[in-house]
Amino acid sequence: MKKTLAAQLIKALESACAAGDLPPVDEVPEFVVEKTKQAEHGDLASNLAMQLARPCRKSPRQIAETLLTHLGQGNGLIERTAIAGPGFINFFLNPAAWHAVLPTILAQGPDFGRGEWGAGAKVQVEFVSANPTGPLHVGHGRGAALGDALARVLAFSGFDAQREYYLNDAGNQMATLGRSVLIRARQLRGSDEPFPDKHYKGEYINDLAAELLGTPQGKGLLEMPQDEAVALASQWAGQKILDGIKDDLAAFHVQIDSYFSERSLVTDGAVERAFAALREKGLLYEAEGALWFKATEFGDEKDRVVKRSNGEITYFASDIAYHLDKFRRGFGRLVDVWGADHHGYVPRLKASLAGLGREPEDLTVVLVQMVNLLRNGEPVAMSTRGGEFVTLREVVDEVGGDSARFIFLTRRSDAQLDFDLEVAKAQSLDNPVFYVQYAHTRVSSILRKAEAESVPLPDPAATSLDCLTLAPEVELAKRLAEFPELVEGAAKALEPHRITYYLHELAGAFHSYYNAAHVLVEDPALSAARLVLTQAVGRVLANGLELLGVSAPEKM
RNA sequence: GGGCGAUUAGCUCAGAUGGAUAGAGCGUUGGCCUCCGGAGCCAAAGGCCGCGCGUUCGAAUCGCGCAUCGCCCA
Repeated sequence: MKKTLAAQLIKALESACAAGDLPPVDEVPEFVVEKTKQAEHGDLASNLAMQLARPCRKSPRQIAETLLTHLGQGNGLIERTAIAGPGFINFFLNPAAWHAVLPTILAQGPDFGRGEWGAGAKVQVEFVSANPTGPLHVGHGRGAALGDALARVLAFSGFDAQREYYLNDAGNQMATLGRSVLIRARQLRGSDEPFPDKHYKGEYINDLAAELLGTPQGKGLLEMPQDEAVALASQWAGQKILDGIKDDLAAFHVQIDSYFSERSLVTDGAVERAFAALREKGLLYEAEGALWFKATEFGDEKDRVVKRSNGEITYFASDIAYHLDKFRRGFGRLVDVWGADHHGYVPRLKASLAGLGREPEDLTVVLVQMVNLLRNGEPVAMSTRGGEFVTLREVVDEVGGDSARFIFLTRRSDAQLDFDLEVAKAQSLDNPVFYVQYAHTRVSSILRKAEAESVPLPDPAATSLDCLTLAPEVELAKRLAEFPELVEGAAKALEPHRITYYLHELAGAFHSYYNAAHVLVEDPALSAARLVLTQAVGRVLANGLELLGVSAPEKM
């Protein structure tokens, strides 16, 4: 609709210039056709005349008048036009113009809103990527909900989207995990050695230690040399924890396509290849016994160490190799979902990719702010240091996956999020997910009622929709028509929360309509038309919820 | 001390590419069930969009400065 009108306006401009009514313009200026905020301003409005004011050196209102004399009738879509305010061109559309979308929605079904923007390009969304040193907590849950929704939205927009989890299975943290388990194991067997600082104190470490001691391989744990015992405990516990993480993600309905091992980067030489590529471009140098990358040449504030003087490679070095590998695997575009506390890390990674010839926009890092867990408005104590934290699993078990997901997606990702367990659990209007899902069940409920009363479901293409003249009916059709461009906008901006807000508004509009008018009425023609509208609302609610990974129940 | 992000109604937050009289939910106040699910709806009150300057036909939105808060780095 917007595109049609924009094209008509450009035609009108060309025609006006050709006729000499407006001075010729070199190029059409940027302008928009957008929905109005107020009904008096019509359905859609354009600022074209105002944008032309400067190049044409005429007043916007004058230009608008000229344009309108050259504007056609828009294939009967336009009921009337008006010039308003400083020079807006307002379009009042024939209500029927909006109804045309309803049969389309029902014909396309689950594909309504699907776009071609991605053109089949491979994009990878990497998210969660928590170290396998402990269970996922709520913060990871937010990252999981966001990453999964991003992948869904991108796939719906025409990308070949894949979900990946980067497994930090090398480095100090895994060794620390191994020591933590080992020491707990010794304590279980009577050792009174103190538990050291900066180790993992959670109760789950005790459980792992006890379990390991009971396995055949762990039997001799306490008799092994220290190094061997730490390695065994680290490897075994890491695997165990990862299995748990996978279970937790599955319970949260997050399906990761691939787990990528950091350790494999070293063992198969990817890190060395990355060093070679950087060295070839003259971007590495040695100083103070360490190996450095010239990050400052690409906008980072200082050069960065990639290999320490003791020969250990840094996380940064692994990350360079990792991202190179992603590109090597054919992903033209990368999305990384990171905790916001890592934001200082973004410039150096981008610098390394720039140094290797990639464009900055090939990688987008989406930062996720922390989650404040509340219960009845009171903060729930969470301290990772003390090893006491609320796990994702506990939250999902308590409030349900749908509720958790929806709430995680009710904020822009870079804003902190208050997550109140009692609100998330509430089956009331306090809880936005119930509000939206309830709208969907209402649709289903009406359809059940129709079936029970033997009212046939209409053929959308063969149903006259002209009788849908109530204001909320036109309003609903308008909102439904916006869905495809909303999805595209969410994909381009990598902002799934736009869908959350849209669904809340659509649900509200439907609830309002439901209270204002009955769908099933005496007049069969009106009933049929309203059933088409109702089904279309249900379809778009379901499609939108699907993009968030939230179910669209028929009964609640 | 540098860097990043924030600041919008009592509270929690939306406001892409600058547009007309600033938007939701919660909370508050007052209404609506003989009726397709009241888990809902309608209405009212509530705002110096942190402050100042600039850019322009026009700024919550863009730029600069300041204040406060959060995070990262030494």
